[in-house]
Amino acid sequence: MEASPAPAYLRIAAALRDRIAEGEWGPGALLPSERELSAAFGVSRMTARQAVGVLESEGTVYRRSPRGTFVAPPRLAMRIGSFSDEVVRLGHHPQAEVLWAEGQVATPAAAQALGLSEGERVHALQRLRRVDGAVVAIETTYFPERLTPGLLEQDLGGSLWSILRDRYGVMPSHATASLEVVVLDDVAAKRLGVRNAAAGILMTRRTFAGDRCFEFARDLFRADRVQFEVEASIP
Amino acid sequence: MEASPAPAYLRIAAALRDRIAEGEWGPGALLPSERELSAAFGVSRMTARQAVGVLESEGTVYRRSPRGTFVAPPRLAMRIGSFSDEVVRLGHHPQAEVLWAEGQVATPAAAQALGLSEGERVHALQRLRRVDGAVVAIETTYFPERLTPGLLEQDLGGSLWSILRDRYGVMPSHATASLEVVVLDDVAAKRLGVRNAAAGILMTRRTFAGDRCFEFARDLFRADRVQFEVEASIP
DNA sequence: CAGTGGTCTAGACCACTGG
DNA sequence: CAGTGGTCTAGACCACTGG
Repeated sequence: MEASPAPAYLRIAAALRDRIAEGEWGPGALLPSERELSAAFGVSRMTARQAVGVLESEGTVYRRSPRGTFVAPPRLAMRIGSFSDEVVRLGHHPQAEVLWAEGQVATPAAAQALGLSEGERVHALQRLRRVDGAVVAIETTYFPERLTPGLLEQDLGGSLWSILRDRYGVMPSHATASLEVVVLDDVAAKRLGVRNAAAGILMTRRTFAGDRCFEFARDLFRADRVQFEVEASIP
Repeated sequence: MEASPAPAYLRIAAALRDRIAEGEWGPGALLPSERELSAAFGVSRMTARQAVGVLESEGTVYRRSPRGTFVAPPRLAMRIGSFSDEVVRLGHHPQAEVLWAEGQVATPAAAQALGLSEGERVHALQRLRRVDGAVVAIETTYFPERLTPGLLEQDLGGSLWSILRDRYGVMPSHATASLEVVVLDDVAAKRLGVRNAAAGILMTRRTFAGDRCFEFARDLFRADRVQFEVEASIP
């Protein structure tokens, strides 16, 4: 693999990566434009663009058309649990913005996860989750209606688990989750503020109070902004 | 986001994705070449190539130069634990190929994870992990030498945990792990058989027998071949 | 209104595979 | 040796932002 010299776009990507690692450009710094890079490295703009694309796909930089390309901040090391609590633990400021909230008949996936019979209803809501003002995740959550009467009249702009605990006496005890890397469609990419077809982490999650599953959720994270700390017991 | 018509490369990607989803092309099927696609859709080859790149980055297809582009198989839903056991549970055939194995002074990261003093030694090994013959992960593992005398003389081509259990009486009880999406460098990409700068999932892992951490590992997975099933208890 | 990234063209040459 | 994906060129026009 070291036999032939690396392609130009990889050499340029490595050169830029080094300068970022060395702190020459800190988080939020503006990189030279693709046209400037193509002149500086003596390649066409398409090749300079390919180099920046490598750094973008690894989360080192992000593009903001038509403003430029910027150095990305470091990732959040989150555990499975309350988004709000985790973000606070990491010393940042969490926010939630409700996109929609409604009662609906449980979808087959939600019904199965929550142990509901066919035709039973759920409270469903979707929220944008921000950290220090920037969108990091899109969260879609389902609760059994009969466990959470009047939930949609509450203030849903904060921690849902706090409402669950304080108003309904539901004490979360554990959670199970599935994590996978997905490609973001154009709607999700736009909401998360990343380019089309960027990588996302899809967490499909169930939260339990004792034996009872009371929450089913799909959380779609920006893959370049988070990492997950998990544990497992060995059977 | 639906205001303007989608760019050509996204429309072409969607068309190809649909035909794969409908089963017209099954796992392992050969897609039309980029030159054929550019003719069929009336775009330049660079645009057809961009469309195929979207499908590649989401793991729907993989490229094998100079043979062509193929439909990818479905992902493995793995839990944190023994690679061998998990792959068998999913109905597939696991293999391990030792790349290197040696005794060494513990690196600071390994020493800290394993609770060793400065200068203490570990058995370190790196293995390629295959599923049904195809490389899925590169596993780098560290064990305290004083817990595992003679380990490197064992057959390391199978389950390490079996050796630990049978020969050293170490019974794994639980594990902690950190999961993050990384970009693969050229060496890792070549070993995993994917393109440079493709996405990988880096699992940094510690395994315990009771209170004692006996294994520290970094497992680098192909992001397009696996997803992880995890659990958490809520504090 | 200068400058950005986003998209796209119509070519080129390369190493490599497999019949 | 035909055909593939990998890389690269030297342009073009676009929507959009922010001074």
